[in-house]
Amino acid sequence: MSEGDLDQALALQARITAFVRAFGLHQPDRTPCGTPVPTSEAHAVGELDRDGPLTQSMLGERLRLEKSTVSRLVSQLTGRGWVRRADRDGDARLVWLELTPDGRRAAGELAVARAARFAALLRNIPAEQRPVVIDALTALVDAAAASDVTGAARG
Amino acid sequence: MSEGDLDQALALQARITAFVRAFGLHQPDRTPCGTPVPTSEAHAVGELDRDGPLTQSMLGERLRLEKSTVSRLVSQLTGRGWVRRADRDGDARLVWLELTPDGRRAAGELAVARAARFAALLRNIPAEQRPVVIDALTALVDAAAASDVTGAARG
DNA sequence: GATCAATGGTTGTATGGTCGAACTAATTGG
DNA sequence: CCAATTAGTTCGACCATACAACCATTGATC
Repeated sequence: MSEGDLDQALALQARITAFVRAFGLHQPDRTPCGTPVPTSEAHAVGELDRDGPLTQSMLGERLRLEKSTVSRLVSQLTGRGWVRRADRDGDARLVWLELTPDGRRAAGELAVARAARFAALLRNIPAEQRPVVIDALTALVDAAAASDVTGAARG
Repeated sequence: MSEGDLDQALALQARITAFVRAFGLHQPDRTPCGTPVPTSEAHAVGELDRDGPLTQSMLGERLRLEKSTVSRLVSQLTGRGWVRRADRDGDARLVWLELTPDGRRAAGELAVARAARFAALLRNIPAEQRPVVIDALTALVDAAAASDVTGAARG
């Protein structure tokens, strides 16, 4: 690896660190979008809203969370009345999760808040640079997934 | 805001969400770089290593953390023997923080691990795209800072 | 100079988050 | 029919954060 590569790695690190802080990704009890909903719950509801009924392990895979964590998360969501644990014909071990009407409403509101937050973010990026930023993030995500040692092995 | 803008906001949201998950930013007790050091401690040590002695409030400002959180964080670090609370001439309210020799060593090791992790990330991005990605992240960080409502007002 | 507001930190309390290990129940394969 | 696997639950340990109440110091005002 050359000097330039190291410089790039350091630059990348600084940017990502800065972004995490600036975007408020540290607050567990609020989404960065300002909604007073715990982040993890927002993520879970979002997945369920987008991709219909899921089992807990499917959800855990998407969120990259351990099954015990998912179990608790789901309990919180059912307690909130947003998610229902529905039994289905077939494998009786599986717990199928689906949003309740309340959950769908909440998911919608969260989506709106999120869109507003990201729209605000976009407004602060020069218009001509926006597609570039999005493409760059795509590359970054792919790279993260490809270079992920810990996450894939865990769980 | 046009339709295209909304699409872009959604795309941006999806990418960032995906990155947070893929990069393992959810683990509080490990850095995403694989070191068994709590993330917040790693951040604090990094700041102190880079920018010399800091007061607690200065550190909190950089990390975007509330003063009580910083106080506890610093206690952990002193307990670990990485940070020293040094008194200095001048304002007696201020607590100046500096790394111990052990702390400097730890900071170095963390920096190495971090660099390795980010280098791995970079390797999975086509070489010609790397500068673009870094520039894009810069724009993103600036935008996040500019569009930050919650963070600036908090604390 | 005495008083009182502002500033920097600490401690207490309440949430929220994550994992790994031990355990149960259901399924699948020999 | 029993063993290994798979899906989830519960428990324990740890980490992260904020807000409020409190203390000490400082600095400004009178």
